Amino acid sequence: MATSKNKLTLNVDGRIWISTAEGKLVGKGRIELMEKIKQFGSIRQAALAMQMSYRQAWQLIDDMNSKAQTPLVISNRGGKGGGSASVTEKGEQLIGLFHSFNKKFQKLLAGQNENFIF
Amino acid sequence: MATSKNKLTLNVDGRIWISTAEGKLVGKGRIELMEKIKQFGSIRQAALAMQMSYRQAWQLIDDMNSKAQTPLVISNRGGKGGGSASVTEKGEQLIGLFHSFNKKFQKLLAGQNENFIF
DNA sequence: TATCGTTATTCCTAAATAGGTATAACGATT
DNA sequence: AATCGTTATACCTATTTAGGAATAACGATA
Repeated sequence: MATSKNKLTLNVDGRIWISTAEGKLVGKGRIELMEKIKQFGSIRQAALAMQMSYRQAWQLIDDMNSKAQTPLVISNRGGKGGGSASVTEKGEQLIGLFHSFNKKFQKLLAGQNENFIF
Repeated sequence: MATSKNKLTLNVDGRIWISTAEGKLVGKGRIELMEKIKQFGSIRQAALAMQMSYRQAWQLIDDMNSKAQTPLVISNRGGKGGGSASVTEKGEQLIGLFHSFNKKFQKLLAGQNENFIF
């Protein structure tokens, strides 16, 4: 067992995100938001499911869409159901890329924490 | 060459840190601060070198020392030079661990960005 | 044309954060 | 005992951030 005599247990943690030249494009939270939008077809319902205000969700999407050259989430207002939102093909690609990267990252973290002696 | 037609260049970025049960113990900034303290033997000079206020440097150190069970940085006031500070053996160990982890992490990031298609 | 639930946007306030300034405490050195 | 540069700490303010509330715009449907 790789523990030391010390009672203090430490562990390595971290975050990854995908950036454009203008800064952060998507991280864990925005990816989850896009997935909820895909699930519910609604920004409001997605926000609700994440215990996030519609306002914040909208701002995140607006920021993402303005940084990416192609919209990642598109939305319509009015009509059946009052409106709707969906994730574009580019958005889906980003989600996939993020998960791919994150999977490797989480594996690295897990490996580090197994051998953590302090 | 692994670029797409899209003009938008993305890249994966991230951060790692070491935590206790009480939260973040050290990240890139605090590690650098400890290294400067080791270099100068002074909190004030270390802060100055990082363009950080003494106040903030002191708070970071205080937080670190209170979360770790063993002090990572020790300091004395008065005496020759007005006072001094130094990094403890535990502090040195943490610096080493962080760099070891970070090295692998940076390698992972670099590898991801090489193959980044979007 | 009235209704409905959602998108889109503005405004305002409260809370959290950052950071400057000031000052006391300290002990070796002179 | 006076000096010195640093550590330690308190206080106060400005800036940033978070988030609620309110409201207009919208278009399919009835």
